[in-house]
Amino acid sequence: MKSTYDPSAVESRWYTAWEDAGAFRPETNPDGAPYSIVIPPPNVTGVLHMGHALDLTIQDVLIRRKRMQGYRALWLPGTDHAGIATQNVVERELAKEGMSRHDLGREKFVEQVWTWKAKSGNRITEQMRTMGFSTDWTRERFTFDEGLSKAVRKVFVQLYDEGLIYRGNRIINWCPRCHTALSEIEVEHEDEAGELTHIKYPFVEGDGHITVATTRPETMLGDTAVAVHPDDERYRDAVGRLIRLPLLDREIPVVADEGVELEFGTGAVKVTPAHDPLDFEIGQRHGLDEIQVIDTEARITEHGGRFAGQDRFEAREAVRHELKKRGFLERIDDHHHSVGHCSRCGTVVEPMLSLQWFVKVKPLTIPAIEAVKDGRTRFVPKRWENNYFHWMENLRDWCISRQLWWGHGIPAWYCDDCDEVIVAEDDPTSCPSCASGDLTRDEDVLDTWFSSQLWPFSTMGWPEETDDLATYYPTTVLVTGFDIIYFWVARMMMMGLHFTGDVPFADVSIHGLIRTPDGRKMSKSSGNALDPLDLVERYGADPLRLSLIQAAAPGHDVPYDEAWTDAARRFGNKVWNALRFAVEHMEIRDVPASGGYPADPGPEDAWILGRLAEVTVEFDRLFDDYRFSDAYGLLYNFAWAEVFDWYLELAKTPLRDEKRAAATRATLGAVLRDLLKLLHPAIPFLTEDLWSELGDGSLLITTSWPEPPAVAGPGSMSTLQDLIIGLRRFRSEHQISPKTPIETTVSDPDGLSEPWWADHLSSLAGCNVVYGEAPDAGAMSRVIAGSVQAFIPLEGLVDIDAERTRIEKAIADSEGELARSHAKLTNPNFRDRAPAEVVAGEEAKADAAQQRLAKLGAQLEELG
RNA sequence: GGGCGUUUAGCUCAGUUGGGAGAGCGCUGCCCUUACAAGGCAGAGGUCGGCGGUUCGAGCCCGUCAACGCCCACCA
Repeated sequence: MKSTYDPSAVESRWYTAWEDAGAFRPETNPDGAPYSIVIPPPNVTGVLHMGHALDLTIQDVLIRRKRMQGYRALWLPGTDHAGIATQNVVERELAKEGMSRHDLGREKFVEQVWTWKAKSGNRITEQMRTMGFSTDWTRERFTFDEGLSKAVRKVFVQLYDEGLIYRGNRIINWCPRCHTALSEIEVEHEDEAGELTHIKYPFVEGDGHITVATTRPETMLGDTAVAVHPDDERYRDAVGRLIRLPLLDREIPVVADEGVELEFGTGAVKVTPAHDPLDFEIGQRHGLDEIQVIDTEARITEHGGRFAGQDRFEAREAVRHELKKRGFLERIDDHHHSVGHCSRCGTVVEPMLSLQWFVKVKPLTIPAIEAVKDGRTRFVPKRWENNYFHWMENLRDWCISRQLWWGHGIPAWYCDDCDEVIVAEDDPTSCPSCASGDLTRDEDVLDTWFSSQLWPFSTMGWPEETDDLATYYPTTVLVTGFDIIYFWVARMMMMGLHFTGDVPFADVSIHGLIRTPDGRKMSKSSGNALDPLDLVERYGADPLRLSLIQAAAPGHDVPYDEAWTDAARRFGNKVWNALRFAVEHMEIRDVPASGGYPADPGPEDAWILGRLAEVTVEFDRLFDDYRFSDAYGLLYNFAWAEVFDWYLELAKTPLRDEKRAAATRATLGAVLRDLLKLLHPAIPFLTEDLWSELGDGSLLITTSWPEPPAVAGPGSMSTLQDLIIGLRRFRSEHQISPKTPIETTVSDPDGLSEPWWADHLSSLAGCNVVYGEAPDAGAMSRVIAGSVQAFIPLEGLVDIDAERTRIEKAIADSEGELARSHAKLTNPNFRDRAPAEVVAGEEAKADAAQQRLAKLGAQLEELG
């Protein structure tokens, strides 16, 4: 073995070996209980970012452990066709050649997208391999592949037949740049500084006017009413009168509607039914005209009179200018309000009346809410359930049609003759109503999330009743960031319950977002995004994985700092060298794949085996609660501080003693082996590589998860450790060179010590030890560990003043400790109400401090 | 306008049944000790945001205030 760990060398070796062995397939454990995860499918044209790296590492860690525990563990991979995102990418490519999709035509363009997908679609899956993710590639799916498309179509048709999908004229969010409708959640609202323009709307008859306030003066061109609240005294007499709309001179009524806020603005609102959701509702209630004054390019339509053809923002200024000129402008106030932007391209969206397809979600939300309320699906951490409920309860109908070319076509046909609408799984050939008319297929495609929401069961073969569906659905856990609870998790719940009668997953493990070290959002656009593949190159995939898993406290954002990955790399080096140590001191091939704990362990062995047992149990407990960062933090510290720093050093002595070496070799081998197993889910490449040094040529990935060894008990090890630490500190404080042996007499009235201590005190603290009472040889320093004292002659070794300072400090510490204990113990309430073991513990503490003080006092006296 | 989160060592963060404050990085001193200098040993550093309450006992539970952040909302 080389003396240093080289991640890139290690990581190039194992992925194909695992895959060739079929280790990623659940069939590797044919008799195990099912355990399943479906990957949140990344965009097919995307590249792996830090968020994926975190999300997928968590899933891989879960799957690898379950696989080792013997479960039939399925991790199903795949990608999302990502309608609007992918189309945008390809359109940008075309734009470089000075072309638009319309130059190609729909068919050619879609072909082009498929070509692009074939070219770049494997990129992210290749990157997943680099990261070591053990997904079952034989089951890889794509939201646009044949089976999933069939599922989409069946779902659409059934929902339509059930009246849960309908087509209607509604206000939708339109992106003038992407040229498509968007759903509510594809719109990002941002608070912006704007202006509230107050406009005088004069009555047709008589004097006077009503002042309305608007942030979008250009929409006045489409006004068909002014609305006031029915209880508003100010406008009591105005209701029913007619207004002459400025600039256009259209006569519009004043209506009373409860949707108007009394307090806001002037209490009177201009009503533009074709360009505002609230106005649309008011318009419906009062039978108002809906005049579209802004078109799909965000330009003023011919209904806008002299403003026709102007861009909406240009028109805003022009309208305002004209109003002012004609004396209708009252005033303009500064006003902060939120403005909707397209989440894909950032363009300000235009609310607009449009004929689109919608899902009627209310009936679907009820069982989805119920399933979380009664615990069939559980969020971790639980507080995310509140967000889920809140969103579900306030959900409005979901606009699912998109005016794009890349996506699942809507299975609807319109008869040219009789206006019949046909929605069917199989393409119809003739109109069932009139049988004569030609059929024209709806040109729109479905929102990408319409197919993603079926993912947990469509990937398993639904609507066919496949073995996979029966075995792995519902899935065990969904791992995802809180940012797509609304987009995806909630919808999967609705669809899973509606179409399979069962929840799509039992647990939802929520993690946070990766942030920069200073807590900002990592994003490509702000140029602060780290590339996980670059980090893999510089530190290794295993170190990146370990650092992410350690940093990810459940449900919290992760400010990522490369220093963590660097630390994880050094940890890998430490593990590497620990195994190298074992290789040099024993026949490593003799280590069995499990068991092999010595029947007659030495005291050092018994101690570390006891600790291993405790850590194994605790690790499993934390892990099962999805507390990965705690679990791996525990393991990291156990491995480094206890196994490497203590046990390996302690083992050196018995390894030199042929009588004791056998038990220590067995322990060393077993402990390192179990450590490799426990670490494997987080750092699979390194542990697999080291595993190949020992054992029988089997793969670690499919070996068994460790059972905690039967506890042998800690013995006197902790007292010895305290003594060694005390002696090292003594040496450090008195600046005694490590090369200078310290002659010391160990006094042990309670018989805690053992003969074998002497070797360790020699090798680990540089002390030559004799056992006995304090020697009568002048002033002595003392190092105290419980009732054990190590006496060290002052003469020639220690500066008396320094020693006095050291003792005085120790006395001060002990006195403080004693005072705190004393205060508790003299409180009668404490004795009465605290549990007996807490009181006993406090008494023991006070006792120990007292004893220690007595010894320290005696020594101070000796110093004179 | 609602809801949620955060506030703990110089920095970034852990700390889930309330019972003696932790990690990584950084810092100080010593050491190339035959697994590892990508290392070892020893150490410094915290009124756990403020105030109040519950409790024998609070970083942890309750109330309140403050700062920062996020999400949701038909703020014309």
